[in-house]
Amino acid sequence: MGCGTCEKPKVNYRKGLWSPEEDQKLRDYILKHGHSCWSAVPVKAGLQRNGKSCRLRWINYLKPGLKRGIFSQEEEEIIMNLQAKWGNKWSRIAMHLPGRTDNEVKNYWNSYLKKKVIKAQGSDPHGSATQSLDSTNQSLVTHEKTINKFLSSEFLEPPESSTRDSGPSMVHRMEFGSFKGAIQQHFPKVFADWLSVDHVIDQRPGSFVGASTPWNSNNSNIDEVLRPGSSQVVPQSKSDLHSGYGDTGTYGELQAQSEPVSQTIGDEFFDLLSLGEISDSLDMNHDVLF
DNA sequence: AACTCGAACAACCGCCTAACT
DNA sequence: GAGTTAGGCGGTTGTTCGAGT
Repeated sequence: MGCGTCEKPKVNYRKGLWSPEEDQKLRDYILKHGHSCWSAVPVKAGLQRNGKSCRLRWINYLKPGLKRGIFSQEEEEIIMNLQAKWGNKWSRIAMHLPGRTDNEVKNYWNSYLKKKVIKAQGSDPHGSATQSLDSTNQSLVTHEKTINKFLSSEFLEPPESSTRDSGPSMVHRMEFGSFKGAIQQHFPKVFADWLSVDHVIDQRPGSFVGASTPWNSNNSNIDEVLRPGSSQVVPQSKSDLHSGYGDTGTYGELQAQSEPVSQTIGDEFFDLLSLGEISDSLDMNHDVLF
């Protein structure tokens, strides 16, 4: 795939965690120009990263529409079912989990679901992976703890004088994805460490912000595209948090709506399959975003 | 309080495939 | 057709953090 526009300077590429500045540069560049050639992106965006690294960062963390945080029960079931069916075809599996990336699915499997399945199979040698999907699984307790921790934390009711209290409460301003990301006890480390509260909390009401998608005012173009009359989805209860994202985030419902379902953009929730189609059409128009 | 251990996750690495020269 | 390169995918590693002792 030779790319005529690609330059190949022998640079000492930076490695390791991405800084907010790098994220910003990459995001700004791609939202503005797209990524016709990944190896050219870091050069043109002024980043000392290689193209692969940029691609990964964009796909896994910066791309609009990504869902972060706890996997719902249904998502777990999908992963386990499809893993049993297809093996470790993470990208393929991720296609059936709107807003999830292959990396995220893979990590989730390796750190949690695999053990769960093994454990279930161990206790029931004749049981299949899918039979292990009982709702009374031990490790969900961990997630529940996390949620409880968050629900009792200052996030919900920041002190009046808090510097983060410069607008509506966090809960009401965060979209479900970032909200769930937040309750997962950590903003992704990379942002938890680097972002000030102001980075996390967008000042604009109704903005789609959060640890994983720290939109800022520079993204007004895409923000506008993604959020026409954005309908906010705010978890109303613990069960909302745990079982999905309000009413919109479950595969079963997606299926029920006939697949692949095009999520309304305003809900900040995308079916990757649909995104692919969008992407294709954008590609054809040379307005690559994804 | 200090230490250890395991979980979680971001990111890198290596391989494969497809497109280009 | 062979060589080269970019993109994509899956495996693995490194780092951080919380829980337990």
